[in-house]
Amino acid sequence: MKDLCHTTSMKQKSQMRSFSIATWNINSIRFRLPLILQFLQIKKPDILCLQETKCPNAYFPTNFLNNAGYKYITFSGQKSYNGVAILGKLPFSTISKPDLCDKNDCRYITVTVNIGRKIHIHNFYIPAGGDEADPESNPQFAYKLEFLQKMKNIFNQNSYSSILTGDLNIAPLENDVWSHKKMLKTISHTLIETNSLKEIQIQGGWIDLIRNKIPEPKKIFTWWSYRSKNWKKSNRGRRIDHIWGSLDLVPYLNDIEIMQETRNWDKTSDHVPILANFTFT
DNA sequence: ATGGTTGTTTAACAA
Repeated sequence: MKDLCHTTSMKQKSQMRSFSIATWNINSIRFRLPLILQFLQIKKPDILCLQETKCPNAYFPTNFLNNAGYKYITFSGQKSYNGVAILGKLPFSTISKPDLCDKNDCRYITVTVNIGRKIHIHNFYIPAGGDEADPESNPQFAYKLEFLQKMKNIFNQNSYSSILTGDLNIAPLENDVWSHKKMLKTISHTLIETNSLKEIQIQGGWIDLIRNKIPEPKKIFTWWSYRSKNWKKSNRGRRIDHIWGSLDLVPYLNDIEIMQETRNWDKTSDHVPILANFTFT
């Protein structure tokens, strides 16, 4: 009897598969390489999606990251600006680097991983959009809206498990910003942006995994400006980094971590890492 | 109050 129980328990355990994915706008992968290595050592995610690598492909620090246990790496980088990358402990069966608006800026990269089920992962760095929330006078904002428009056309189907993550540069809900009323005219929280993002989410069948675990009215922030003297005291943050998943993934989501303590690290990013931890049975 | 800080690159830009 005891043996049988033991066998059953082992069998159940062997059928369980944990999977974790993290996202972090790192604001220069070369400048902050030690912080990335520290983060990987602490949290050991299976996949890390990075944004704002600010690194041409020829200079990407592949060897350091390989040595940290991330043998599978794909990146799309350019000089000075933008840049996205995906690091994996497990191999990618597909890789793509679509150029949504034909501008040759590196803001979107996808991979597929197979962990018994196939998961297609989209890593985005949506344009920030500049300062003035008027597409007529501000071409950066017009570009942001165009980028969002393109995202609507792509993700209206779900034939396999999918994750959409990254720095989306939009805080969609009232409790994703420190003051909803004061932020309504500030880029990242204007109605045209938040409505666009919600449309992309609904049309694509995406579930906001962070809010699935930590619903409103709890305030959640993933970014605090460098310009604040005391980011923690003033706490004027925004939730602009996201992890979305297809509906079939929701039952397997264990927890979400917002790794806020990294905001206090020396020479840190203005964004903090977010993790989603799954157990598949 | 239209400030404030940061990284890339080395003056100006994007965030």
